[in-house]
Amino acid sequence: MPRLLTIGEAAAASGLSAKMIRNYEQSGLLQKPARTDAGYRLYNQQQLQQLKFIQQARKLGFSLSEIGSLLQLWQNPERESRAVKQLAEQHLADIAEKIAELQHMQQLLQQLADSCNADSSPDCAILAALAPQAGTK
Amino acid sequence: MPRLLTIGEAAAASGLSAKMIRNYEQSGLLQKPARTDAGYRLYNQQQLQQLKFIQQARKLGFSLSEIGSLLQLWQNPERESRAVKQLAEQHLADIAEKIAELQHMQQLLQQLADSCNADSSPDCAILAALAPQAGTK
DNA sequence: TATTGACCTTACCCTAGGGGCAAGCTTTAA
DNA sequence: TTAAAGCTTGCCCCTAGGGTAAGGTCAATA
Repeated sequence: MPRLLTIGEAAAASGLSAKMIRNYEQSGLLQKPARTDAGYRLYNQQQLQQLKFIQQARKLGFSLSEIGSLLQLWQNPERESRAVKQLAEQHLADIAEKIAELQHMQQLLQQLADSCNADSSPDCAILAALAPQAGTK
Repeated sequence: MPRLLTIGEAAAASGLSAKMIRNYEQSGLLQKPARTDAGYRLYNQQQLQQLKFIQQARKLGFSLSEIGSLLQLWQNPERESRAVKQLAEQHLADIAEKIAELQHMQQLLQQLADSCNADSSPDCAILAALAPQAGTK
C-alpha cells in the first residue's frame, strides 16, 4: 500500500517539475489533489500514473490540450481506439509539417552558407540574400 | 525620391505586421524612427530595407537576437564574412537538432500508431505506451 | 464644413511551456 | 530547540507574436 506523495516526491517520481504539476492543475488538466491540514498537495498512485502519462505524452510532443484529450480517452473504458489514433495521426501530420518547414529553411540556408567564403572580406552570400534588391547594394 | 512611410505602409512593404515593427523597436532591434507632430512613426528607405532584412531573416528561422547580430554585421563595412557564416552555421546546427528531435518523435509515434487498430475497441498501443506499467492497467 | 472611416498611438491581456525568485509557513532531523 | 529542506502562493521573465480597447489624427466625401 504505497503512501501518498508530496508534490516534490510526485515530481521526482514522474519526471515532471513541481512547478509544472501545479501549472497543469491550474490549467484544468489535472483534478485538484487532496491537501494536508497545512495545505500541502498529496498525490495518490492513480494521480501519479496520470503525471507519468503526461510526461510520456510530452516526450512525444503532444500539446497540453491534446494531452487533455488523451487523458480523457485513457480514463474512459468506453473509448474507441479510432479516436486515439485520430489524435495521433493529427499530431503526426503537425510533426511532419514542422519538419518540412525546418528542412526548407535548412536547404535554403545551407546553400547560402556554402556560397559564403568565410574569410576576412565583408562579402557574403548570406547577407546578400537577406538584403533587399539583392546584389545591388 | 520615395517619401517617408507610415507604419502601416512600412508593414505592407516589408511583410511584417505593424505590431511587430513596434515590438522590434521596443526590444532595441531597430533605431527609433522619426515621428510626425502627431506622433506617427515615419520610416525612410534605409529603415524599410532593415525591415525587409528582418523579414527575410525570420523566414530562415533566425531568432531575434541572431537577427540583431546579423543587422550589426550587415551595417558594418568592416565585417568579416567569417563572422556571418559562423552565425549561419550555428543556426544550421540548431535547425538540424530540432529536426532530429522531431524525427525521433515521429518515428516513435508512427510505430505506435501503426500498432493501433483504430476500431471501436478501447485497446490501443498508443495509450498502452503512454500509460505506466504498460499493459498492467 | 462636418462627418465618417481608416489609420495611428499606447497599454494591457493572451497564447505554450516552462524558469526563477520572494516571503512566509511546515516538517523533519540533529 | 533550532536549522535546513520542503511546501505554499504570487509575481516577473523568456520567444514571437495575436488580439483588443480607448483615444487621437488624417483624408475624402456629403
